[in-house]
Amino acid sequence: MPSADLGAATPDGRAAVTIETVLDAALTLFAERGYHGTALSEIAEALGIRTPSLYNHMQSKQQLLETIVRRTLDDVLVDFETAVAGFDDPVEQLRSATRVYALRHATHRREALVVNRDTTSLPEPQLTTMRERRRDHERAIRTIITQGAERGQFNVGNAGLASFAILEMSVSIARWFREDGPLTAEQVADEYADFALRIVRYRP
Amino acid sequence: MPSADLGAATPDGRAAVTIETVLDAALTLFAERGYHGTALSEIAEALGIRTPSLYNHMQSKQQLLETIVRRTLDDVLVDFETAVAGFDDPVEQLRSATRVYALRHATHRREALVVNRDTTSLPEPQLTTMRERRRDHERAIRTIITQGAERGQFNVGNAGLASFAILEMSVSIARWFREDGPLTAEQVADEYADFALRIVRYRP
DNA sequence: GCACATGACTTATGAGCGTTAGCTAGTCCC
DNA sequence: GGGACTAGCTAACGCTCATAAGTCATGTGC
Repeated sequence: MPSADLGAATPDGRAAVTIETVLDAALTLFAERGYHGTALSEIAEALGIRTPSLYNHMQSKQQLLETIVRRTLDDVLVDFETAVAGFDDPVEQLRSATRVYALRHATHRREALVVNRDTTSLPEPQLTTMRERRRDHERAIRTIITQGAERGQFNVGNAGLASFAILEMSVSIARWFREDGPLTAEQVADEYADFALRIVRYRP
Repeated sequence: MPSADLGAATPDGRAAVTIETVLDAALTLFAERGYHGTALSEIAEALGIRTPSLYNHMQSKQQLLETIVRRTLDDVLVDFETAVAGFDDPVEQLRSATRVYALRHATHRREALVVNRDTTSLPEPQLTTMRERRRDHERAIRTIITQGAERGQFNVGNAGLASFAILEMSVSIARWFREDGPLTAEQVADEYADFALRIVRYRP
């Protein structure tokens, strides 16, 4: 239970409520029922407080969603950049980027589900920002594929199609992965990295 | 605009409202804003009537969602069975099944978005039914892959992982495909069928 | 040991939701 | 031409929502 470790306990023994524990509870419930399907009263109940007390820690329900989405997309981009930074070879870049992306979707399932389902519920200035961030990521993958194709390492008709397929098959790991399943997150990520290289027809 | 062709016009010139036009309007809005994010008043407005008049054609909002999901999943299974029926070879079965599935997600984007996003909003007896229907489909794909592997046509570590990847990358076509884009639905479907065969390491 | 900040509480408000009831004006069939 | 049916309407319901305002106990720093 991650929420138990996020803050100190109050003297009377109850877990301390902070913006982080609120975000964590919201994340769990948004992932389960969706943003519009989750009531603030349910978030409050999960924390053992009344609904209005939530406003001691947050500004609005919408802001919770925005924080969750923004943080997640930021983390994804950082992940991607560090994953790619160490390599010059498009083959290893694509393998590493896919591995890290797949791994993240196995280990951060809640975040992935919320971002994929409820980003469109954000109001308009932010919605465009978030969409651009995702598009940046897609384009970066596409560029790697194009470079690999130019060097003759990959053989792919349409780089955009391949990058979509690679990203989206990884995203959906969050839909079915279970920690107590037969495969570890690392094993799944390694397999998916292989899938990616096969999709772009990498011939060693 | 498909809704224009769904029914006859009334004598006063307005498009006739039927359960089919209601479903069509609901489908569009659910796909756009999600089930919980769509108000009945918005569906009514799209049809040019007041909210309570909807109840002349339907029983409840939830029933609209259930009908949409059930019809879509039924169609997918029929699609799959006819796609596979003509072939004995797992290679051609997987190619045909993926092609049809991908094609459907390019040509029935709204249905795909609603099913993938809002099936979980169904009440419990139906939710399980729908989930089982999806699992049946996944298992059928997995069986094809396993058979191909047994015949030495495919070389895949984990058939389940491959079937998930194939299905989910196809599903997400609904997220980005545009009718007026550079590729036709058929072209995308053919590419994705190739992706599927590469994922399972088919060597002709 | 008092002052203050914190963070819970209760209570309330206004908006919007899905839904029901009851009415009315057309249309179709006999 | 009159009764049944269809499909719209207004009004109002009961509920839940997000949010606001004010109160009160508690723990910490001076």
